Amino acid sequence: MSTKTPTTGRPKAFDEETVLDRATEVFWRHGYEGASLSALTDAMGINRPSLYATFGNKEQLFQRAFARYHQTQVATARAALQQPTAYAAIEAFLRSSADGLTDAAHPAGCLSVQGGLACSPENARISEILAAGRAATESALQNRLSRAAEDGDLPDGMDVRALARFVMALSEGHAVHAAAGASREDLQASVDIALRALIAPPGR
Amino acid sequence: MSTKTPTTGRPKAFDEETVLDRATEVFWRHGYEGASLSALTDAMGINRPSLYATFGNKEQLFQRAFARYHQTQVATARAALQQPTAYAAIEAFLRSSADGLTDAAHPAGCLSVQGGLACSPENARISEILAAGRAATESALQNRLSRAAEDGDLPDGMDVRALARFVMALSEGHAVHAAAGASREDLQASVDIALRALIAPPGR
DNA sequence: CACGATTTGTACCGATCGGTAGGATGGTTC
DNA sequence: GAACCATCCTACCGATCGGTACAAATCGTG
Repeated sequence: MSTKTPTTGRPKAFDEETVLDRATEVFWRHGYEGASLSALTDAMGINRPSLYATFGNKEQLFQRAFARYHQTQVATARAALQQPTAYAAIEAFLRSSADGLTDAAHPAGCLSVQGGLACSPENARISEILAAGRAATESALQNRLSRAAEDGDLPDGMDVRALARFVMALSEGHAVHAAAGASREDLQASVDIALRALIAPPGR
Repeated sequence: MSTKTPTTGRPKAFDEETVLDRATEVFWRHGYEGASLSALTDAMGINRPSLYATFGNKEQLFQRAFARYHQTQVATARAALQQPTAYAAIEAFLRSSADGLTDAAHPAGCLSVQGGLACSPENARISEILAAGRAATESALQNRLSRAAEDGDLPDGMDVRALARFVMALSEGHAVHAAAGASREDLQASVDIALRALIAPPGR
């Protein structure tokens, strides 16, 4: 991590965040283990020693990429939670997720899911990092819903923990579908179905 | 693929399906690329040339493993579609999925998802094979729901294609959660929420 | 028992993996 | 311009990847 820019010496020939975005795309498309250092350096436009001097190693590069992914992609979905009602928050969360998962400006799907759900034993930390990121989003969602429950903004007896998990699971399932080529309209139609769960009468 | 057992020569010292199940577990736990041949042969209890003589190569071994996974695991979820009503079919599908995803007899999660959502370019076929398997399940689900729609067994105006995608997406999202350690009860509580979508009145 | 057929184990193949040493390069400062 | 210094690039490291050659071992059959 280069925290301070030196005043002397040869300056870097690349912008750190630019090449980090390129690396993020490679991880996003091919997963952690599927992204070889050669593929990474090719996409980033820098050579191997520059990568190591700037980012440390492959795992640290991935952590930087994942952090940036959170700041840019996941943050927009989380911003949806600021909607005034629980219904609007969930709808905005799911709809902006579906949009992001199928945005042509990025690879399809979600780095948090396809980055490395399953890894070789020596890369088990990658799966944990991704799972922690997803758990953080689910936690934010659950907090928002708890507040809604206190305000009487949810159907009576609704289990907010289960609801948060349901919304996250659906969003992650949509990521799986998006990675396989599902269209934005397909995902939004699935969201339409999910939202029915919020206005159903309780009980069977 | 050894289609016929030879009448002469040294007999195999292992049962083909037994070692295939062991291989399936390794793929299931670590994904296609995360499962090294050494890890596979260790778990299978056979050595490398035996693996190649019996299964061809790593990709063909995976295809066999995935086919067997479908026959055993996915088939039980698909059997749920035989329930008499659409509601019962969906509930049984989601509940048996949730049970299977958290069955302690197997690795947590779903081979169709963690086998290789994202791969290196030379293994892109693996992702396609997995996606095709998931699509086949979704197609079966959609067929069942179309039949239900004709029978008036679904809320009026329900989009069966979207509903099938919704159910599949939720199930795959549950697979992501299960892989990260979610409990069976957590997944079933999420199913409870999802089922509300089937009894909600139409419109907003 | 000897033969042919098949599987087994060891030991190896080239290619690629993530990671690095060390000299050439280009910029800043005095 | 000269000293300094961080970055860039080529070329390489040991380890592991998926895959295989070859010979010893083990069976059914004559």
